[in-house]
Amino acid sequence: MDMVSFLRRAIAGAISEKFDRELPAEKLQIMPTRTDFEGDFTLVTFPLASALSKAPPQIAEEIGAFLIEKYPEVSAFNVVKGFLNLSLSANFWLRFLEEVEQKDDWGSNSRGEGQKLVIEYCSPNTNKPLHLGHLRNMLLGASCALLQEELGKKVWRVQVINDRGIAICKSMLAWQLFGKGETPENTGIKGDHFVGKWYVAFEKQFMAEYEAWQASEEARAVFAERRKKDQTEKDFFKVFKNEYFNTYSQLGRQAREMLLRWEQGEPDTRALWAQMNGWVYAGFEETFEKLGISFDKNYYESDTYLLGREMVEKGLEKGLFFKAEDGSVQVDLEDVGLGTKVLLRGDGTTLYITQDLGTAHLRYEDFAMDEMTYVVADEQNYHFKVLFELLKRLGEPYADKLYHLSYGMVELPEGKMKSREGTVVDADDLIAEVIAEARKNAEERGGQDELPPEQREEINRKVGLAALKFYLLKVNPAKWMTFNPAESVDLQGQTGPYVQYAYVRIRGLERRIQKEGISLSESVNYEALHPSERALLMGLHQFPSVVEQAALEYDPSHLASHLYQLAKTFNKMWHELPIFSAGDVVARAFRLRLARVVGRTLHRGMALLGIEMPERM
RNA sequence: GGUCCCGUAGCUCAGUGGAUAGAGCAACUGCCUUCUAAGCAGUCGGUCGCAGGUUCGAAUCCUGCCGGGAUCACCA
Repeated sequence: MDMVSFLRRAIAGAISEKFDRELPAEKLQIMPTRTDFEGDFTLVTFPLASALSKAPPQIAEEIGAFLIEKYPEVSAFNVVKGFLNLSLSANFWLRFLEEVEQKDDWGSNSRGEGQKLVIEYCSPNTNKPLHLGHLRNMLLGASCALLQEELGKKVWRVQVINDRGIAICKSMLAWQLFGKGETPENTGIKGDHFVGKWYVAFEKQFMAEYEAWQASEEARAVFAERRKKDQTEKDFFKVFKNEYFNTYSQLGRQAREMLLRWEQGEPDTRALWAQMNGWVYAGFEETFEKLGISFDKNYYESDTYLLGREMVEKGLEKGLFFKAEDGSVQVDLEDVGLGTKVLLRGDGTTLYITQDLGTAHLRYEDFAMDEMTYVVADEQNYHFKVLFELLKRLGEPYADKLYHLSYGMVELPEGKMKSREGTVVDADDLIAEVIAEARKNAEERGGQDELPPEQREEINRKVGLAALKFYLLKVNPAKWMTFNPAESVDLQGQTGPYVQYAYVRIRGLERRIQKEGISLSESVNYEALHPSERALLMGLHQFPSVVEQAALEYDPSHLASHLYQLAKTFNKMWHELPIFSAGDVVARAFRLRLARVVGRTLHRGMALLGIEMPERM
């Protein structure tokens, strides 16, 4: 039962009856009453003033009087300026509670029924381990996927893996040159970290080579000839690095040759590539599992870039694109303000955008989806505008339902993460750290001593991960956020563990209900609704629309705020009112039933954020 | 320079047309012989970047300006 639509109909009826005006019910402005006023819902009557040609307070008075007379569901009203505050009867709320109790899918709806969605999140490179940025990406993607399912959609989770190119060749080369037969197995290093280590080793070796070169005659000559006015030697060589890699560097030459051999399909190179990427995937998989993240299918750039080329060639035949003098294929997007974009190089090789075209089409062949969402950082906004425009022009069937969930970067209190300065926060380290913090806290608090160690560790895992996930999800995705390590492991205040704690209290009540065999049927006539009970019912009532809003806006932060709010309201009631020890059996039964539904809602809501709930903590 | 995003308490963030702008953290003060104190209650803290405009009503919408960022590669 939706209280708001009930009130809309009732108020539209009142207006028709008392003012002889027909106003569409959905146009009425109804909102939850501010907590510092008496009432459950508020009608704003200012917008009605001109249509009804009366002063707002008077309109409010008349509607209020009408409602209270005609509807037993409305128990009281008061008017403050043009605001009509309405209280609903305890009986009405009780019926609402019963309804929620009977629905085990409270919060879901069916407005997306029949729709098929592919959602891409987490697009790692294979030369580096996952970091904090990937965490925000994955958690957002995973939560949004669940929220879309809550709308009744069929959802497939996919990722795209950038598994080829010069970067992975650097790791391969460094391992070949200096690896001395080391493997993840014989060193005990996690696969993705292992490969990342060789990438770093390459960069280090390359920098050493570069610095040595800078002292050479050749370098001096280049500097003398190419320096800009007033440019110091240091500045010059900083900018010159890429060119050095491509023209003078020994290591650079070897890496490029390796890339060439890869493209030609040379068996040894391909085997080495497959082996190193295999190590990386095993490492990634471990991290995904720790986070409770999974994918229905992985797409590899190495599989899709050729299909992308075919699509561009087809577009060229159809006259959508044009061939430039140098043989490259380009597209003119000036008319939509996106400039001119190169789609294939003169030598026929593909670009970033080309492979994304292929990947998109391949997904359609796999799933025949009618929508696709990409969860990718906001530095790629332009890329996705171009991609979506191209898919539209190519006539892809899902092209009018493409969405880029563009999320902001995660920064540290000291500023941006920089791999060169070693300030990148590693995903695995962070996960371990939050769990360790939860463990430390649990030990300080005591109270877990009677539990077996594995159970304790399971709780600490859930609490630690809840802290991390909630911390990253409570912020609006569009915003750049500051990641404060100390705050992220915090277990108090506006955090995941706070919500878990409210839930754990409720589970404690539940265990007592079972143990003592309490009957909860006495509450059918509970009349004396306490304000904090009312507030909890309000929170429950809003839950489905919050879930819907979070899903439609691709913004789990709405849900996170609401769950925090609900837990807070419960904790307040916990302190204000005796629940189990309530003297009155009717009150006790009612509060227990209410608590039970709140617990279920917290559990379900946190699950939509990808957060697990412990039974005790 | 073009395009887009951001600017709310010391810090991290909610609030995007409705009432006196809210939380958490930090600082300070109370509350555990009673259902888990990872909790509750309270104090302190604001020219919602600035200036105009629209509106019965603006942190929220519009215009201009200021400050910060992203992007505008035949890199990914």
